[in-house]
Amino acid sequence: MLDIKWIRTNPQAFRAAMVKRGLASTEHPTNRQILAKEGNPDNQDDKLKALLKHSDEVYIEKIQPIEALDIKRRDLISKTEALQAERNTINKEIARKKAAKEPCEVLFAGMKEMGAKTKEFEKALEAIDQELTELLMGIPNAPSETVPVGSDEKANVEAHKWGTPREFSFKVLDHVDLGANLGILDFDRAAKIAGARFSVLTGTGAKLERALINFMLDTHTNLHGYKEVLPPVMVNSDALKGTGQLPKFEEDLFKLQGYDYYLIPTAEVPVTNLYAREILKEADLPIKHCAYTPCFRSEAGSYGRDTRGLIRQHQFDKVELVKFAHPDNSYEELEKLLNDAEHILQLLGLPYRVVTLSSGDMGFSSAKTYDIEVWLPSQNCYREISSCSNFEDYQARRAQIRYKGIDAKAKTSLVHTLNGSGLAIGRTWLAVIENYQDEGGRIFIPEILRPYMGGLSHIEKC
RNA sequence: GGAAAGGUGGCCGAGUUGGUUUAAGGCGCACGCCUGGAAAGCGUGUGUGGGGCUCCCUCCACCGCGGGUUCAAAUCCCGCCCUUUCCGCCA
Repeated sequence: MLDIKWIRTNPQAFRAAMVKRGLASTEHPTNRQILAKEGNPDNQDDKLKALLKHSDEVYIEKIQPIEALDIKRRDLISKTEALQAERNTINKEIARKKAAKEPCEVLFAGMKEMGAKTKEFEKALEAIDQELTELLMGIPNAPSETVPVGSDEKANVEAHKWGTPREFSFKVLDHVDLGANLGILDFDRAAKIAGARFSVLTGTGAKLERALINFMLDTHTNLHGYKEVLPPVMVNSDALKGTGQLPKFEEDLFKLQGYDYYLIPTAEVPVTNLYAREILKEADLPIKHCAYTPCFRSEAGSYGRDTRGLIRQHQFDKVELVKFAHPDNSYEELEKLLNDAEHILQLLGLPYRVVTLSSGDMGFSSAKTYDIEVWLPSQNCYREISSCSNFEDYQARRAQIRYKGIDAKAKTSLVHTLNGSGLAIGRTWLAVIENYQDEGGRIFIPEILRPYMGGLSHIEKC
């Protein structure tokens, strides 16, 4: 959630941010006129940039009601508080007279009405507050200065690359075929017991999954200084509101029937909310956590996409990195977090690239996001394996995660929250399988994983 | 699932015959004095959110959450949530 005070005092910056996010419709008459002035660009990104040039005049549907409600709200607060102050004064007078055993019944007159009126105002205020919060919850985070402006993933910018995709002298198989041939990955039986978008790992396949989890956790705790947590994989709706999955994205989640419990879509939710409604010590920042959990996603709206294999599952394992940082250095912490996630792929020897997401491709709550994409020989392209974001104070405001210096006069401020996959286990599993296959369909196990695999050097048919 | 006890500021803790307590006191912490330095001691300050104003200041709300009674609720009544303990069930 964005700060209403910031919106009030920085209307230009707010409008520009919303334009970058694609909230200014290119179809609205006002915006059409602006586009006409700029020579009617036909490319989506150019349209967006044209509107951005005129962000002060651009029509943005969601902004006006927020500004109006803010004014209404503050007006009502003044009225309510004036009334309460008056009531308090008379109340003190009654108490004083009563103590002095003077008659005070005259003062009772009108008090009941004032009480009723106050209550009425309070109810109205509550309604406005709720409406305003709802509107603000529907507003995405403002993109950071360094985020490329664009309307979708085509505007993403490659930041850097690591490693060289291996040249294969034979026809590569994808992980589905490799896994089936080796007897370590079974989609048919998974469909029988659960359905589509589930998988069963067996034998060394299951062991590889476990090895990857332990290897990643050990690396992050021992080398990168993260503290491990093992949180619940079910959370309540408050937690999901805190990190921004609710109220807007309920259809992406699995909800337990008859309970206010949801299966977590990522460990980001329980781990970020660990410190909800807490005030942390400034000196303790940054707080760094890593967590292994299974993750559950309904994948509503992705029918037909990535139906083959492990890429997009209803349930998958992930090791997540979460940071609570001081606002002054949260972007340095984002770079470090990205490095920590990249380090895993380097240790595994898997080629990858890092992409800075454009303003139109970023997640709702994020201010800046890097995606790490690992090389998949079977698809002959890079595919997302990690997403590392700085949410600035957007989640912290929702979840009320704050910090304070030790000095008595120190002010309480919101922390910046960050997180990133470090990494998605299932996608790492398939990247290992595909990148390290040989002509006979065996899988070479990277040196770093062997201690976790009982010294095994290859996965062979079992 | 059943029973009991409890929930007050960073922590402890007073306040339950409703009314200058519209949150005492202590600890901790910060700053200052004292000291060769430190401890002790003394002094000052120290909850959160919001409105006005932004130099100061001032007002309002908040005693687990929500509702009710009343001129007036931390205090009385009702409902709910959470914690702890015991019983039952259970990996």
